[in-house]
Amino acid sequence: MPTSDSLSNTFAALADPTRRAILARLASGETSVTELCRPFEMSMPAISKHLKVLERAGLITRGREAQWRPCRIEAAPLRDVAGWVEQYRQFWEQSFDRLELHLQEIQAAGGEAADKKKGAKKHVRN
Amino acid sequence: MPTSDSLSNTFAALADPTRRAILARLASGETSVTELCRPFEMSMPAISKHLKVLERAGLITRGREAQWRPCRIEAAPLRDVAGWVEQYRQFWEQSFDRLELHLQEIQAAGGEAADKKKGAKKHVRN
DNA sequence: GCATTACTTAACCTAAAGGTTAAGTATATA
DNA sequence: TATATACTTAACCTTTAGGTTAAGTAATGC
Repeated sequence: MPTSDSLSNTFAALADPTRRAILARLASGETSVTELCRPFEMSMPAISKHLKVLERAGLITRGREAQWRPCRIEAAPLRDVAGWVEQYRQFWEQSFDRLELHLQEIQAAGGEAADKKKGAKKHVRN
Repeated sequence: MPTSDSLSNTFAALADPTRRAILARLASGETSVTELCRPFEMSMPAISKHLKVLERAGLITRGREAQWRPCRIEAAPLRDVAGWVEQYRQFWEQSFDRLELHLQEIQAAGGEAADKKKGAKKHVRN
């Protein structure tokens, strides 16, 4: 199944370093396709495909100005990524003990989460 | 070229909704592969492959306890994603005019003191 | 009208992603 | 030792990703 949910599309679009470089370039301003091609050893059709992927993910929009097709970054999907990853912030900001405490609090709050692990805390991180 | 940079690996791993669901499950605590399989209509080998992708991206680690292979979330790559996306925060938090000003400041900063705002706004967003 | 510039689309190729079933491996237990 | 449980690996299949070259389209300018 292609799973066309937008977060998957966004992550897939961001998984290519060429496309991230294009976004970085667009962060400093709208520009043409030919200009976007310049840094890469890649044919223009290849870049055109990358742009189509970025566009489908909503990460850029394309206009028309004479024979140029100026590309502009669109940040909404990036905001969604930031929102998604934010829910994991605790995992890299808190110490392990704080984290484990937090998880215990969550599970306690849940009432009776399926705690099928018998030995409880065998795997202590060094 | 496979481009094995870690950010690309991380984004690619996160581009699949099954894998994001697995991470979400692991956020509430370490668990077994069989347990991770339960919510999905998918064979265990398929889940096993997903876990391998997550492991290669550094998003999980796997232990051994008797015949179980407990999986644990690892947040470092998520922190990297948060760091990467952070550089685009301005694009969704500021108004267009504020943004354009900011970009002009950046470009001016390459040389001397920030000073004026040029006209140059042909592409005004609706 | 015709050439030039700036693209996009089509056709093709190879490799990788994501699923399957079947077979293999590690550990616990009767 | 044999059997069950919990996986992983192998072999295979189909679809998609990412690149190529060649041809098509849109606007400008002589």
